[in-house]
Amino acid sequence: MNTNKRVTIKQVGKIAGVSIPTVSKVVNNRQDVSPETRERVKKVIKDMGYRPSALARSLSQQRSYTLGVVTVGLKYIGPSRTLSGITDKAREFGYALLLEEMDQFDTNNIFPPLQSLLARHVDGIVWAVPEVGDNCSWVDDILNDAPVPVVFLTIQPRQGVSTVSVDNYRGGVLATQHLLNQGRRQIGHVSGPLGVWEARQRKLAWQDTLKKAGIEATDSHCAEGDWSSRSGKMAFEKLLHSYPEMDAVFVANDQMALSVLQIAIRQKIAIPKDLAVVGYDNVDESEYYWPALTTMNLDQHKLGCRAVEEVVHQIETVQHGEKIETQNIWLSPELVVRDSSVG
Amino acid sequence: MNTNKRVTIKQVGKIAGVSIPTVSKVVNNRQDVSPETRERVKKVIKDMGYRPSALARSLSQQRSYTLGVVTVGLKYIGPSRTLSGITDKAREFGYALLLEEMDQFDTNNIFPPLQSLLARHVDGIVWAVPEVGDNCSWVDDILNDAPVPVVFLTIQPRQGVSTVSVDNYRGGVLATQHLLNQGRRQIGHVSGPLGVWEARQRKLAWQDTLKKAGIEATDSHCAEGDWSSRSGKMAFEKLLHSYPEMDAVFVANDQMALSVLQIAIRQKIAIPKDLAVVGYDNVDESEYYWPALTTMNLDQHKLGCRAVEEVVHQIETVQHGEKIETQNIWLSPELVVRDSSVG
DNA sequence: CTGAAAGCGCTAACAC
DNA sequence: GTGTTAGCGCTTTCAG
Repeated sequence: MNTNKRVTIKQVGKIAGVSIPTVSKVVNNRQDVSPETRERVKKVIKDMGYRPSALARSLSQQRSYTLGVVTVGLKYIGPSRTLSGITDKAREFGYALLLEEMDQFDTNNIFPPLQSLLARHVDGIVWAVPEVGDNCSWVDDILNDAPVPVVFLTIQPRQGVSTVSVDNYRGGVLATQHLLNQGRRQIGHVSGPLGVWEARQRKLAWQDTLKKAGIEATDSHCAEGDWSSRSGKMAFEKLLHSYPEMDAVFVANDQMALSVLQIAIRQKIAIPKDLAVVGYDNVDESEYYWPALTTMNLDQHKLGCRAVEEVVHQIETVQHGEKIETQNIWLSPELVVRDSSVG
Repeated sequence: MNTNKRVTIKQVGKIAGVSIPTVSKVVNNRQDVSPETRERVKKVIKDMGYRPSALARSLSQQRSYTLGVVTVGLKYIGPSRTLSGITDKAREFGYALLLEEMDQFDTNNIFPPLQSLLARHVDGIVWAVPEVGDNCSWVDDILNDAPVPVVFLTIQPRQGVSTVSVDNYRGGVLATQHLLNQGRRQIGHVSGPLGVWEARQRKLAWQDTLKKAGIEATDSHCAEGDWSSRSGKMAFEKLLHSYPEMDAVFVANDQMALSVLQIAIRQKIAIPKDLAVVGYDNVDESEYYWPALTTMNLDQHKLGCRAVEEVVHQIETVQHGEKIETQNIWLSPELVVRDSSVG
């Protein structure tokens, strides 16, 4: 491949002795070109190392084959796995990706990334910023007149907006029910930051499931963390005080569950005998914690894939002049049983 | 903000009663516009919700203020942290980011991503694919006539190419020396995949440091993993057999070290008494392993930052018509001492 | 200060 | 089949 200075379609035409549109036809595999001309032009293209300018094409076609992605927290593994799914599917569909990372989770400062993407004529946007606080309050207002399709990841479903989310409530039910099934009755909870919708869903599921089983889930049975191992440590220590009779704990993510395991070893709390533990997320390492952690597996990669599928579908729909129908897509988490909760 | 259909500069000019270039001048804060005209145009711009097309501007200016990023393995935390640094710095410099993820580490299939980026007129490229096998054999050939500056992350330094890497050799020395300082003499090593340059550097440092201390480092004192906890488990079990007198082990990353800790608990090997353990990478969780893991801290975020700084600097240099000077930048890892190696 | 004209690299519509 | 013309939205001379 010639990676050198840009060769233009004009230059190719000149050398090949044809007009610009003819070169364009060859490049785009149109049929209305004679075989001889086609071959001649192809040869010149190759010899000169001509690479079509996607930029010029985008401008002229009013279509860029580029998707915008707005994400946040790439230093955490969850968002990265989702992004990985997005890149995979985008590549499969032949779309390029413009990436914008927000500098914090809980912000309504959406204009800079949005402007940047729209200015570059993205055909659609995947908004992969989880709902935290009121950082989605703008969604309804703006969406009505967004110039391109937008699909939201991990936000509370809304009318008239397409979303893709993991069913955290269901995951919370499965986790809590699993502990009940093990004969546990004093089930505590270390929650994620309750400003986060996903964290609230997990906690709510824990409460509801216990209630349904005739067990009370009071505030003293729950402590709030911020997803980090550090916060998990503090939250669990607090919980040990406020709920000493606890015989099981549902921890809202694996990082925090890791701290629970560490404290348990240190304080000679036998797991799972004295305390059964269930985490959430199934990070790669959780199988190698001690003891191996029971957890909820989420397919975050797939989350990204589905979002791209959905937004590309909407783009196609609009291209065909049809009206897009929004939908709320749910992915189901599944329980992975390991040593920390059974036996 | 009006996110609705695109308003063009032409329409703005018409409504404001001025020509297109005048609007352009206002948008770009040029001085040669009368205050009255400026205000009038500004008002129209605001009222109509005009957003300049970065695409058209890129075409016309032959400059896109967009950087290309080629990455791989986003589902792992390392590459994601680096990407996070890249997005941070790019935002700071006002560059957008086109993201391409390779589908595997060890491949020379560089054309698709490269073509895609160049077709979209990126001003520069950050190549964040670590050197594995001969996946960089093309570097010298292509770089000579690359149309835009390219900076490579985590590859073996080369003449005439700009690189930014962590000094893994130095990290390996620090880790091994630390174990020697603890009075250990039988120091084993669980390496990363030896096709990977970084893994080789860490292993080489271990060998050299032991040799310098008058200690032999034979093949039976080392086992190879692939970075995953799973592989770490197998490698360490093998090592326990081939090197039973081992009293310390330097593990090439934290994920694999986690497995070592798990096996140790299971087999009642006291850490650090019977076996001192040092990991590498300082993932967020390693502080909460049991026991807390001594490890090498790398600033992967900074790695990304430095790469963007470098490529932007090169872009500016070229803009000014000057010749770019390549350089090889090294970041130093640092030892983080925790319970797994002392006491 | 302002606007006419040319150009960035390409595609689309339509004569020939 | 092929080339001419117009246009995508903007910037950049440069004359007035």
